[in-house]
Amino acid sequence: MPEGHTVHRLARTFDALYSGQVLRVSSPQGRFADGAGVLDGRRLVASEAWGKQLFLGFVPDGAPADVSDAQVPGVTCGSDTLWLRTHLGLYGAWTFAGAPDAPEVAHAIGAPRRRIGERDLVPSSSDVSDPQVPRGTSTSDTWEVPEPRGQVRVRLLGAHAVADLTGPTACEVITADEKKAVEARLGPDPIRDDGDPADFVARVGRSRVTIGQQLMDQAVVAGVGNIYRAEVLFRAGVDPLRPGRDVPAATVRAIWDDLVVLMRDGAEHGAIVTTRPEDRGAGQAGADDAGPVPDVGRGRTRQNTDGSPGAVPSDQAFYVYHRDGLPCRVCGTPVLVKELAGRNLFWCGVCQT
DNA sequence: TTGGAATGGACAA
DNA sequence: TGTCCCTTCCAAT
Repeated sequence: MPEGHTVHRLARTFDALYSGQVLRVSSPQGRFADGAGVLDGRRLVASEAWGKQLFLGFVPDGAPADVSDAQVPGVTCGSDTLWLRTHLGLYGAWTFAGAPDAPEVAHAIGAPRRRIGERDLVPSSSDVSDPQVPRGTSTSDTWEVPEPRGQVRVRLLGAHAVADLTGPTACEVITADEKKAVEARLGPDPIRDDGDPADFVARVGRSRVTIGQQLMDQAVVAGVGNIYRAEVLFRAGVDPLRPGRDVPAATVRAIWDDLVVLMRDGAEHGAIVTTRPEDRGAGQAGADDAGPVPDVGRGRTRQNTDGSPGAVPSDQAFYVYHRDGLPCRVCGTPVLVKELAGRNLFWCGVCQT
């Protein structure tokens, strides 16, 4: 998936697209027909991420849309607030399309696959700045809403945009209390302002489970996935197989601080980049002797980038993730890979001790 | 046409 | 620990 930075980006996208609007909610695929029926015609008043969980808050149309209260984390919304909780899992993705006047947003956010519908953001009229359509007045009557493509579990249709969810691991309507219960099971989120490093440090320090596994445990820290796990441990110089309790607290705290920087940057730019400029491209350790970097046939990692010029190429974005067999960017030794708890773990046996 | 892979996680034993 | 689920894309048949 889509690690936590992606979900925060989604929350911002939904806020920009739909906040305060009454939405049409449907389930083209049919598997979420009941939930869609419950939410259809309600007003979106909150869009919040915690780790990899996305929560969209809906109130009945006509109820006071107390957006400010609803968006404060931890504040209990009115009893008539219902939340759409979604989790993308390994394959899930949101795909967006919008009217010419829609706020500029991402096209598709989610699983590492081709961005279906990317071009759909361009209005079918191909006239982006049609002066006949005053900004802010467009409705679904004035633009062409694309047909759902693939197995669309839920579709959210607003005044000037549509969002389709495919392949989620979770998609359900819950109450405010149930939302709290979900959040209670999650560890602190480095992207959230309320993320508490002390929780993370304490939890890691009292377990002999390896630090590599603990970083993937959403109850220890929310939002970290396989890429951030591998990369942050490399940057800290910590062996993923070390028991958490054997990693000095100061080092664990430094890992948290690094996650805050890396993940917030990821949420901002839509791509995970962990390499420092001096460690990218030619001139890195091992490059001279190794000649051209061998193509091992992997690493086709795609990111949900914002496509901005000057973006770091995906093959230079990581130190160790999906780089097994390639020379470490710092010391030149081949990067290692091993399956740990069902997931591939990548690390440098020399730089990480 | 098939099957492996992908940045996850819930659940049972 | 193993099994299953969610869906799509692309390399290999």
